Amino acid sequence: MKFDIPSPLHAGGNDQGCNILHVDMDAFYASVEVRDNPTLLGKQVIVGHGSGRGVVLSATYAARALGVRAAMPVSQAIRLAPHALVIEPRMAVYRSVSEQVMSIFESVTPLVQPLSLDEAFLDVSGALKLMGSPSAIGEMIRQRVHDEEGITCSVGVAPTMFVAKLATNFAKPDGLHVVPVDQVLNFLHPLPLGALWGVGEKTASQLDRLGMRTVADIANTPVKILSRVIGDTLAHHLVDLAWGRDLRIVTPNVAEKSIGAERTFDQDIDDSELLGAQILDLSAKLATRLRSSNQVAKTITLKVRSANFTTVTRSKSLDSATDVGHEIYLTASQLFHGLNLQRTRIRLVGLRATGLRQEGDRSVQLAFNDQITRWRDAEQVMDKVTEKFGQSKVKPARLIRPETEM
DNA sequence: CAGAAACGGTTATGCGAC
DNA sequence: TGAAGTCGCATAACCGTT
Repeated sequence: MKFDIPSPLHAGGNDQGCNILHVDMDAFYASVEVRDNPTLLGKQVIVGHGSGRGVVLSATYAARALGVRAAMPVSQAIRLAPHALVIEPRMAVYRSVSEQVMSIFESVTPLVQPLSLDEAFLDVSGALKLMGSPSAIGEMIRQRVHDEEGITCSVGVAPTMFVAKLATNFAKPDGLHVVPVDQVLNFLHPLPLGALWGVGEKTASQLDRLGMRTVADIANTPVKILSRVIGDTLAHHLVDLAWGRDLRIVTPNVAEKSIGAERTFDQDIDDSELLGAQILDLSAKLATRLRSSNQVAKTITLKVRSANFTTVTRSKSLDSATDVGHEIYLTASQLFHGLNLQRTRIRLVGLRATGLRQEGDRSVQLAFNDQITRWRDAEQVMDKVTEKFGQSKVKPARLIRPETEM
C-alpha cells in the first residue's frame, strides 16, 4: 500500500538519506495498563512492584508531571504522587503486545533490530520505493500501532542509529522527529554530555571536572586528552558519536550472550536454609529458560548483594556446558559457600549463565554421567507439566513449604 | 632446557542501558 | 535515606600453554 499524502517533516528539513528509524513506545507498560482499563485514562498510574522495595518500571505522563520517574523507588514515587494507582507489572502481556508491534515493523522491512520490549531500530532503505519517504513510513507505523495495538509511540528519523535514537526524545510523546543529514551536527552539539551512549553518571562527573558539559565539548577535545581520563576505547567511541560518526548497521536476530535470574527479597535474609531454597528456585528457573531456548551454558555466575548494598560475584566454568538445574544449583551452592557469608544479611541473590551455545553434541559428553542425564530427563518432564498446568504448580519439594515462600 | 613473551581462557568488578 | 531485573561491554589480574 502506498501513501501519497505529503509526509510531515517535523524538523522542518527533508528526510533524504535518513533511512534509519528508531521507534519507541510511549510509557509502554503504563500505556498497556491504561489501554486494558480505560477508566485509568488521564490518571496517575505507576507500574512497579508495590510491596516493599520495588522501583518504578513505567508511569503515565500524569504521574510524571509530579516528578515520578522510571527506576525511582516506588515508595518515593508514592510520596510524590499519593493518589497514584500502583499496578503490578504483567510482563507476559507486555511481551505479547511487543511481539505484535515488532511484527508491524517487520511488515515494513526485515531489517528490524529490537533493543528491548518497547523499542527497535528499522533500516527502511529497501522500503522507500514501495512505501514512500522515511517520514511517511514512520507516520504509517505510528498510525498502525495506534489503531491495532491501542497505544502510542514516537519515531526518530535520521541517517544513523545513534542520532535516530536521540531524535526520538524530541518526538515524544506521540510524535515524529527528523534530523536531516545536513543538520546532524547542529542537532548533536548543544546536547548535554549524558546524551552520548556510554556516558552515565560516573563518566559525566569525570568529564564535568574538566569543564566539559556538552557534546560540542567532546567534539572539540583531542582524543588523547580524553583517553587519559576515560580510557582509549570510550574516548574514541565518544568523539566518533560527537561528530555524527556511527558505523553500526541495523542487525536483526542478535544472539543473546547471557541469561540470568535474580531476586530481591522483601526482607534481608541470613538464614542459609532459606537462601539455599532461593538459589535452588533460581537454578530451576534459569535451567528452564536455557532448555526452552535450546542452549547450554559453560559458565555460571552467582551474584550476592548484602543489606548495605555492596555486591560481589563469583563464577565457575564447567567442564562441559549444561542446561540442568541440578547441576547449576550444585555449582551455585559451591560458589555461595565459598563466600563464607555466615551471618551476613542478604537482600539479593542472582544467577547468570554465560558462554552460551546451541545445544548440540552435548549428549555424547553426558553419556559419561548417568546422574546428570537422569536429572535432565526429570527436569524435562517438569517443563512439560509446567507448560500444561501453568507456572509454579511443579517445584522441588523444599520450595513449596510455606515458610520458604517469599 | 630454562626462561621470556604472547595468547587465550577464566574470574572479578564496574559502568551503562532499558 | 533508598535503590528491580536483565542485559552487554570493558578492564584488569591471573593462570596455564606455547
